[in-house]
Amino acid sequence: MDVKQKIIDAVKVAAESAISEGVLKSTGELPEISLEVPPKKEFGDFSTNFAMQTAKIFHTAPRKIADEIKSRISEEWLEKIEIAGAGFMNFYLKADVIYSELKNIFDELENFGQLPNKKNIPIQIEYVSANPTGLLHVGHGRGAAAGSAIVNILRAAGYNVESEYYINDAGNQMENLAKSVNARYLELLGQPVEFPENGYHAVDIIDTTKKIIERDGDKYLSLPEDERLKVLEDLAYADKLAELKKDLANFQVNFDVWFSERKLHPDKINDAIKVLRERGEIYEKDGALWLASTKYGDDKDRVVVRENGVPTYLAADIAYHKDKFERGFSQLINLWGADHHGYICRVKAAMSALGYNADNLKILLLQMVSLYRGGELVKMSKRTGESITLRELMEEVGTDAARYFFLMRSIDSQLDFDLDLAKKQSSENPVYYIQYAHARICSIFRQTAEVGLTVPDAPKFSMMTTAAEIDLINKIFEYPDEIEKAAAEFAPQRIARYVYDLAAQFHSFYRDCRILGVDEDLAKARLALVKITAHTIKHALNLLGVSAPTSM
RNA sequence: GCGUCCGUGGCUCAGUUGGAUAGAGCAACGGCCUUCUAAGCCGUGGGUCGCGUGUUCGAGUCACGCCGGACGCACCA
Repeated sequence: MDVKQKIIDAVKVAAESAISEGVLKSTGELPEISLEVPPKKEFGDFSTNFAMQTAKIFHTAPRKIADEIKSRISEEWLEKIEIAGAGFMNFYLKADVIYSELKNIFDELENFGQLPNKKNIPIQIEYVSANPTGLLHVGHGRGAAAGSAIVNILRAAGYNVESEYYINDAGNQMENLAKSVNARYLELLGQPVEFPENGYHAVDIIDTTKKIIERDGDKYLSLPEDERLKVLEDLAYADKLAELKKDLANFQVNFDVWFSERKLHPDKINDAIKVLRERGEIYEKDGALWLASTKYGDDKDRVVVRENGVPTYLAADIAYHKDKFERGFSQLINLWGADHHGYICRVKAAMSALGYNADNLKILLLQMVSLYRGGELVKMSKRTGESITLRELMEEVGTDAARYFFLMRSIDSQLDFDLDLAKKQSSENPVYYIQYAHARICSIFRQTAEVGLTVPDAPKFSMMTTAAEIDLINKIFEYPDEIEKAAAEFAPQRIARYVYDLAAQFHSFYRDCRILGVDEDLAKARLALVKITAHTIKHALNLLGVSAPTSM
């Protein structure tokens, strides 16, 4: 809010003048003034702990400092300043400030929730990046929900963000995919077959194979084994990738760039290794090439090219991240499953070895998901005997509930996902609770339209004085700040909680403040507030990738 | 053994880069529909913030050490 900055400035000016008058003697640099919304209404609209933080610098008791600052602030939009507790300064705004702030939001409602562009800093975020050898499971689902929400939040906060999916389509797993499909192909066509040792057994491989047979029949039977493997690899890969994209799109997840690992082979990998070698970061031992990653804090050095000349996964990853930096991003973010945390150190070490600032590569870890049904841990799908897929989850609980449940917890916390709760269409289910608030508002607009009541250009906001109205208004004011913090902390759960609280505030308002049947000006002011509320709920839900239904 | 994350009412979790009397939801109990969706609202009870030491005017939050849980520790990806 504008007011927030005005208060900060006023405190700063007051402190400086107290210093120049010699009343306060500074023995160090003043800290940044932080202004927060106090935990209780009685503590005013905003408060700062500035006096407590500067007690040491001024060699003065906090309450005395607060007193001196307070006596030097006289803004006509301030109702009063109170000094409380150990030295908190609580600011109380005059009522009309709230209404003019609300008017500002109302006048540019379409932009409310979109913060001004931050200069520079192009950010790239890579997430999901599951191998194209099977279906996405619930763990990928959490990553997909978190990654896409973080992208949305960063954009709302004004950052320039590009999202990317890294397709691991160049390693052993592709060979295994080909061998697995080949085995199923022969099997389905009645040929004797031995299933490959490291093959993929999941039923989706059979589905993929059946699709190939439906379209092309047995025409690949006559090919020599190695040629058939090659053909089937391409066909299976295309199918798996298409399925992946389909599931993600259904889950409200879209990527700007799909980056194939094959693009790194062999030139970009060779180039990266060449650079490392020139920088003296690579040595040869036992016929393999090693990266001296211990120099940068890794536990041990890592092989980048095997004895047989084939680069390791790490080599590709080094080339990949080098490529990202070369594309001009100044901040890279990777969202990985927590089971990959042991990998962080070596990748960062490699970036340092290449001469990049490893701090510009931020790796977020996502903790594991456990599904519960009827209070029991669900490990495997009843239908397939394999781990539960994202597709099955979407079918069972719906996209909105699945996304919200994935996002309502911090990414650092292991998630217990209650399937029964996610399916419930009642107040116990937070998703429905929030969506219901939006649907209720839409219903109000349908009702008011019937009697010809519409939102005016200049609502008389100052007519709204009850606690329920003021609380709702103040909750709306918090939204931009909440986006800023969620972006800074990569914390979608902040938005999930905020929109829940906003819905709760609206439900209370709905109970206390009728629109039909009250004074017309008041009704119109309330209708305008309700419009702002609907916009904010919908905007926040959009950030989470959850829909805002107009009726339920 | 080493590393990462977690430990907050019966259950699932928030807790604003250290701040005021630790908050929600579920579960339990008691109220509220002749008026815009009761998928809602209002109220009551329930806590040694895993344990200990330290830093600080102030610690759920920071540091160190334990205890407990999850996940990792490849010339796999």
